[in-house]
Amino acid sequence: MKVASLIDKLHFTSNFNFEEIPKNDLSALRKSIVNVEEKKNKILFREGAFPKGIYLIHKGIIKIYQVNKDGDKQIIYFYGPGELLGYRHLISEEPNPVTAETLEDCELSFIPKDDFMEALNKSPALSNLLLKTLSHEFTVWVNTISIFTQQSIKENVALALLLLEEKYGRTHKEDSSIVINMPRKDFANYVGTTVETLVRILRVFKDEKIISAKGRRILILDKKKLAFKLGETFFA
Amino acid sequence: MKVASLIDKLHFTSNFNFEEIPKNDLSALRKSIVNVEEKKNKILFREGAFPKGIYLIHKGIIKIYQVNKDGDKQIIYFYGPGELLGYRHLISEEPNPVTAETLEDCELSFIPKDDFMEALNKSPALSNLLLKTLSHEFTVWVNTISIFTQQSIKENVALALLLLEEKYGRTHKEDSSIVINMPRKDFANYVGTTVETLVRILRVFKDEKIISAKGRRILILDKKKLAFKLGETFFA
DNA sequence: CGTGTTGTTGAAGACTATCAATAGTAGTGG
DNA sequence: CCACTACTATTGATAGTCTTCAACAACACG
Repeated sequence: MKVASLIDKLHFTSNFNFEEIPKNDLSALRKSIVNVEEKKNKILFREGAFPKGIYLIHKGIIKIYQVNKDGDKQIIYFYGPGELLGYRHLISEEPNPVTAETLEDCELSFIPKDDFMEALNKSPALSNLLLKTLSHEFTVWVNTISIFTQQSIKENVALALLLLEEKYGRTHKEDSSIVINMPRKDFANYVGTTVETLVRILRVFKDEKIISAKGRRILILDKKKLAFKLGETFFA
Repeated sequence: MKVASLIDKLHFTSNFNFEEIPKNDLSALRKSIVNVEEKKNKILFREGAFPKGIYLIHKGIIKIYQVNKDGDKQIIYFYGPGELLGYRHLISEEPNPVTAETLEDCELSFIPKDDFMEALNKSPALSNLLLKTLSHEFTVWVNTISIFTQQSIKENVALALLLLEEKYGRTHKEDSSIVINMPRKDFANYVGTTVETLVRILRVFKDEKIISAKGRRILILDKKKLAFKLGETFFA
């Protein structure tokens, strides 16, 4: 399997396309859309609260996490530009199972709950599109768990670097060199390890000239070598 | 958190209710339903194939897994009575990301793809119900991952025992004592460890009179003690 | 009743977490 | 813009957990 298709298996985005929806169905929605800018480290919604609407991300990265009994965060997913956030729990009428927080300054569109639900009820096309999207996202999740639980932490770090590079690439198109910029702790939580172990693995990658890092910023120098860390069978 | 509500957070079932659907919408479906009995270790569908229909489970346990590069199985989920299987990939028009195989003799209902999709297109109520169900299942998944990745393997084994007891309890209602009956390898794959490590942990539980085991069969003797293994904070 | 498969146990070693100390960074206010 | 300071990243040493390899015991099935 090629790395590109592996990464594709682990991204939500690829399936959502508003253009499949009749324009009439969308016209009401368009009126309700509010454009929002949010600063870094802003919490959009909290675990346990009922959702107030959905977000479409134009720019920036948002982390989704749960807090466990020890107060540690378990980061579930990073959302990037083009991704739709928060519609699931709105539909299932359950409280949010996660907290959403910006990792950097973001540009978003917000659609209030009632407007969205009304559009959903009126539009079978929208309903079907969401069904498809949701089903696809589910598959993505199954793949993610399956892969991350079977690999060693070193492999998980390599995979996470590749995934994040792709995501940051979409946010910072202007930069010639894509830089992953997040606290080590968030990164460690995401791959399911401690900060120290993560740092040691990054140290190895640095020594092998695969990445360079200054402070929290990580630059990928050799994507090919990194992909090799995932095991040769990915290149059949 | 109580253990019962923890288990509830990790089960798909609780949300699906055909009675929300108008009878007219269902009448066509009813005609298409085929009752099926399947023997132990029968593969219902394979990873990579396109789905042919959906299954509703009446009796028995079905395991869902992916096979990795080394040929090992990663078990994703166990389906039990009352659960609906295979509708996601049918909707998303993607090949199955997993293989489904019976763990014991099963009684199932099968609905062919075309009949189901037709009913879905004609019935906004069915579409909405599936949306809700899917959203709920997604939440279940997020919880599952979050919990299993944060805990030690010993805690995961304890949690898996509780989950499986509940699931086997629904299949074998006639038995006064619920017995979990599956290969050690499947159990180990499910909690993400090796057979040997699993056996050692079970050994400890046996010595503590929490479970008894003969061959592959595991009987839970002291659910309360087992729940304590999950950490005291679950009993606030 | 035999035989291949599955479950169990032991010992060694690899990997990861934890604790503690230091170096470096990013955000703050002047 | 600079200096200060709290926070974050890094490294080392150590302890604990989990995996691997190997051998044996128990079971299930024909």
